[in-house]
Amino acid sequence: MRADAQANHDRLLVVAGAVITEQGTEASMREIARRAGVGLATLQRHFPTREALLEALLRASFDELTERAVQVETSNSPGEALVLWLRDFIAVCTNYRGVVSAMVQAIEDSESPLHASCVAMRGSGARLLTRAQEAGAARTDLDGADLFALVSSLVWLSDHPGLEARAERLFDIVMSAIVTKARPA
Amino acid sequence: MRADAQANHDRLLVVAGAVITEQGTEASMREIARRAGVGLATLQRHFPTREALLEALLRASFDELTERAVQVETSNSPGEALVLWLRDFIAVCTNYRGVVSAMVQAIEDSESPLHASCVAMRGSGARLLTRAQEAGAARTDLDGADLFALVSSLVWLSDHPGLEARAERLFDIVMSAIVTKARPA
DNA sequence: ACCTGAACACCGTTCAAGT
DNA sequence: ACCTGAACACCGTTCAAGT
Repeated sequence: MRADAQANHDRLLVVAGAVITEQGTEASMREIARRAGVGLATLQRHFPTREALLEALLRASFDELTERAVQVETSNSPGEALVLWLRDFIAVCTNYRGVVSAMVQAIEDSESPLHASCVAMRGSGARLLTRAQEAGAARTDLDGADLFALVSSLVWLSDHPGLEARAERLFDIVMSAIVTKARPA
Repeated sequence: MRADAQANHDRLLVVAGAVITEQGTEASMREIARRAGVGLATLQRHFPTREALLEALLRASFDELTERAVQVETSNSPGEALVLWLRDFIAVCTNYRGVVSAMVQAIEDSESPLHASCVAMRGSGARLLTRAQEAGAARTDLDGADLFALVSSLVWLSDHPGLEARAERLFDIVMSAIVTKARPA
């Protein structure tokens, strides 16, 4: 990549992160380009769709979550590991408002740039759930896709101003119904 | 109201119901006006905002739900009544895709034309929940607003193509964790 | 009274023309 | 190679002008 193109790429990512932090994932692409001091068409060649831009913004966090799943699996009880990892997943998804809506859309659309990351997240959660179920630490009448959907729906709740605290408590309630022996002392 | 205005009003409601059934609550207002054969400005004087239009479309259903809450309370056990009514609430909300997003927004905005209806729905659910809790048929670590949020989040899930069936199963799982002695024989 | 069409300020997409 | 600005087809809002 040419040096000026690389500089544009980097600046666009920084600016996009700031704008999407303020306005959520439905922020205006024009606004992002404007604040980065480039034409809208330049933004769209670097990131052809909104989802491609989101994927670039979230890739590092998703990679960390994948590593984190291995960590908690090796150093925590099955029930604890599942809950700890889900909290980290939620923390990433609540970083930008609207992320989880994009993810739920993307997981059904194999052409989406976010698709692979979403499938990976669902997979990490499913692995931890299965481990907990095999240890008798989680109820067995739901699978990884169910859990991903359920937790995503609670993140959607917390995207609404004034509902963050309620969403957190509901997560605790739901987890207490799904996972047993999950709380560290 | 003048006769031609009344005719426009009625036709707009019928057309809006059809378009929103097809495209969800974010359907284009222009499209609704176009299909009704009136100017966009005419639609917007009859229904100044999207939420005002939604409120008109949903009012009858909400009124029925309010009556229904009384019915189930008088003729069912506390646990059964709560689950039955929630199923009816979900049925209304899944009639048009996007309704529950509008409702969750509206419940925080006392200026919204949908606000009163949303508060009423939350109130009906809360009353049935309290009754079940007092009968020992529901867990007591959540309140009516929690339940409204939780059920709304599951309806949001079912708004996504391919997740309806999963959302229904998750409702059963969540209800089994919250309500005891709820299932009719 | 009620309705209409046009003007306005936005949006994302596309593409010919520049450097 | 890369970028730009303009054109395009949308959106909801507003309002002067018609019937």
